Order: sequence, then structure tokens, then C-alpha cells
Amino acid sequence: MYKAPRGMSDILPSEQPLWRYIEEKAASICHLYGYHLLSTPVVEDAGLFTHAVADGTDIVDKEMYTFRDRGGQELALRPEGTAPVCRAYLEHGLFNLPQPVKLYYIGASFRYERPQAGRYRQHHQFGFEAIGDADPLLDAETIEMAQRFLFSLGLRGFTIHLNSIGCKTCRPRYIAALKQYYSRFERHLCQDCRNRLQRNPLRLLDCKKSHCQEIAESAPKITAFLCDDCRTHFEQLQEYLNALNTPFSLNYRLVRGLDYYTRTVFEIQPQEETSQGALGGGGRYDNLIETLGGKSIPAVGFAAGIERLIANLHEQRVNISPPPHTFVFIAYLGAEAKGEALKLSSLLREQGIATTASTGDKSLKSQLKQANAHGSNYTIILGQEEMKTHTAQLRNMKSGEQSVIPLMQAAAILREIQGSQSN
RNA sequence: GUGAGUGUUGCCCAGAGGCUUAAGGCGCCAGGUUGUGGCCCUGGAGAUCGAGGGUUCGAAUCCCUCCACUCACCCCA
Repeated sequence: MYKAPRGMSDILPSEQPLWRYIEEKAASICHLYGYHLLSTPVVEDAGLFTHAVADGTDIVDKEMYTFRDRGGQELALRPEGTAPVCRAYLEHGLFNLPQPVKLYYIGASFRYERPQAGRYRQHHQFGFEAIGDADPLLDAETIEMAQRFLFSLGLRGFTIHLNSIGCKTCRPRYIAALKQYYSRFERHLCQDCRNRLQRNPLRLLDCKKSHCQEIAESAPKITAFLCDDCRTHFEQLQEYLNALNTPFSLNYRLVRGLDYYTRTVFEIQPQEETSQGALGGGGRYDNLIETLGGKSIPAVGFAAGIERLIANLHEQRVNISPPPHTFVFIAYLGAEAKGEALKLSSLLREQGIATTASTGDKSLKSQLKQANAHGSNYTIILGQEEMKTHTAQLRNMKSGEQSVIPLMQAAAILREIQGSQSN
């Protein structure tokens, strides 16, 4: 038996309403904030990510789905959404539009890793990016928008962790200081942290081992090293967030796994904080467009993991309205009635009435059972008697009331009922 | 890549060397008199007990190997 590939799953009909709910909330918040949908291919030139996300990050070093196509091109299933958006921005000259350009996306991302709770090889992200403006007002708006999105879904109790990781000028100074501080404790660090010290010192700060955390406690803080521009930017962002009444929690140890971030970084943690439970995260990436071959164009964005949103919606028992169902079920008895049922189902659908016709040669009892299982509001019964008189039985499945109607008026009557119910 | 746990019908699960022709629940199908659902009752279909090998007179049950899933680490959505 074939199975879905490891870490990838089917989204069954029963789960679709929740997905649609999230997609609708996402689209509606984007509309409110002036963002436009941009869909990019699932596959990109692998180089896009190795340049944008950078070597040395786990995403590029060990989690990319790369392959060569028949023409020998090195391609990759996209591991994240920001780089493709920036690529499209450059490719289509969107820098000619009034800036900032606000774009959003929703779709699958792929990372080759061992799956576990909240972490899958194929997952789905909703993200939005504002490209072409460095104003901290946009950072504040982005964070507020992310918060409002989660709130509109019905999620509560999450925390916004906020930090600034500086820019090209001030971050190297900080990293040097960090390395100097940590090198004194090298012998006491865990093996992973010793590697981090060489490879990516910023991530020393978020090691979960308790003795490493103790060392991190007294480590120099990035905020003390920010250059004037970055410090002002960070201060203004906080002022704006306060003005928006958007609560945040400063977290000097928040660093993000993608190398393209500058200045603002933030991450949203759910109420029940688990080991890999971030609902979403984002930040500013002022150098990325330039890295990809464009001019120096600043940008800021956010992305949320849909599977994680769903997990949290389940945890908080948020109820979604039930899925749409068949409105009318048509049951029949006998060959003549069957032909009539087929014609009537076609007619009703033509009139915009969701209809399911019975099949086969079942007892009326079992047909009504099916009507019930389909969740139909009304069942039309066509039998020998009705054929003789050109009528139909119209049964209200909720009340059990049943009446005889002329077959020719069935569509008109049902349309009227449907109209009155949707008001 | 590393570590731990778990694999019995579509789903949830009992069984822990012979009482098993593998039990039960959900779901599915059919019936409970002539053409009427939801509740209830009865019956039915559906399982090479993850795969392969071994131990034994006898293995779902013990041993080995592999595979898959789950959880955790690394890291992130």
C-alpha cells in the first residue's frame, strides 16, 4: 500500500472547514491592511535560498529538498516564503509601484527533517511582506497586524517576543563581544554551544540547556551595542507599539534562524509554550533585496504556520461553523422514479440548490438513512404513487413533516425555502 | 543525523506462549412485515495480529533484523 510521504499529510474533508476558515481570516486581514496576494511556484532555483537564507543556517545546510530537473537545473522545494516574494518583486519590477509594496502569500513550504509535533516536512505558511520602506511604523503595523490576525481566529493568551539584532555596522561589534565573553566559558558549554561559538554565535543565546542558560544570563546584551540608527529605530518601534496598545515582551535573547534579518525580530509564542511551538515570527530584512541583486531596499514581514494555528485552535477549543451540506436528497422507488430523480436533481442544481440523488436499488428506509447521514434539510421522495399523479413527497428532515407537492413545482418551492432560510 | 516509545480490521482498542475459529466499541451494510431517517434491537461484511527470519510440539504473545509511526534533541512555522 502506498502512503503519503513521511512528514506530509492529507487534509481530509472533515478538516477542510478549519483550513478555509483560516484562509478567509488571512485574506480578510490582508485586505484590511492593504496587502495583495502573490502566488509563487512551489519550486525555485536552489540558489535563491542558498543566497537569501544563507549557508550556515539549518534550512540551507540540511533541510532543503533539492533536486536536478531533466535539464540539469538545480531546483529546490521552497523552504520558506520570503525569498520567493522578494525574487518576484525584483523579477517583475514591482519597485516601480508606489512603495512600500505590500504582498501576502499562503501555501506549502518544505523542509527535510524528522517530523514531530508541530513540525512537518510539508507544512503551510501564511505570510505578508511590506517591501520598500524602513519606517519603524511599518514594523509596528506588521506586528499589530499579526496580533490582530491571531485574535480574529479566536486565539488568546499568546505573547509577542521582540528584539532588535542590529545591522551590518553594529551587529559584528556585538558578535565580537559575545564571542569574547563566551570564550571564557568554553569548557563549560555543551557540545552544541561550542559549535555555535564558531558557526553562529548569536544562537548561543537561546540554548535550552540550563547551565548554558546561566551563562547566557550574564552575556552582553545586543541593545547596548546597537548603533544610533538602529537604537532609534528600535525605540520608535516600541513607542508605536505602545501607541497601538499592542503588548510585547522584550526578549534580548531572541535571535532567528534565518540570516537575512536585520534590526527588528519578533516571534509569537502560544499560551502553552512548547518546545517548538512558535505560532509565527518575522522581522525586518533590509539587506535581502540587495543580496538578491536588487538595489538596497528595506522590508519587513511576518509568517505563521497554519498547522500550528490549527493545533492551538484545537487546544483552545475554538469552534468553527459546520461545513456546508447537501440541502436536498432525492429518494426514489422503481425505475421510472429513478429516471425522474435524475432529471429533478439536474434541474435543482441548475437552480443553485445543492442536491444529492440516491443511487442503486435500496429500500426507502435505507435511502432516508443516507439522507440523514448527508445532513440534508429536505428529502424528496419519488415512488410509484407519485409517478401516477405527477407529484412528489417533500419531507422536512428536521421536523419530520411531510407534504405532497406537484412535481413540476418542486424546484420553485425548494428555491423559496432555501431563500427564506438563508436570510 | 541522534535518542526513547509504539505497531492487532476504515478508526479506538482487549489479548502477554496452548482457553482465540483473535474479543469489544465506533463506523459501514442489511433486517426489525406491505413505501419513511435520527433512538433502540438483531444480524452481516471487514484482520495474511507492521514485514522477514528464529526459538518451540505450539507464537499476536519470546528472541533477532528490517520497516513504519509517534515523541524528544538539533532547529524552526
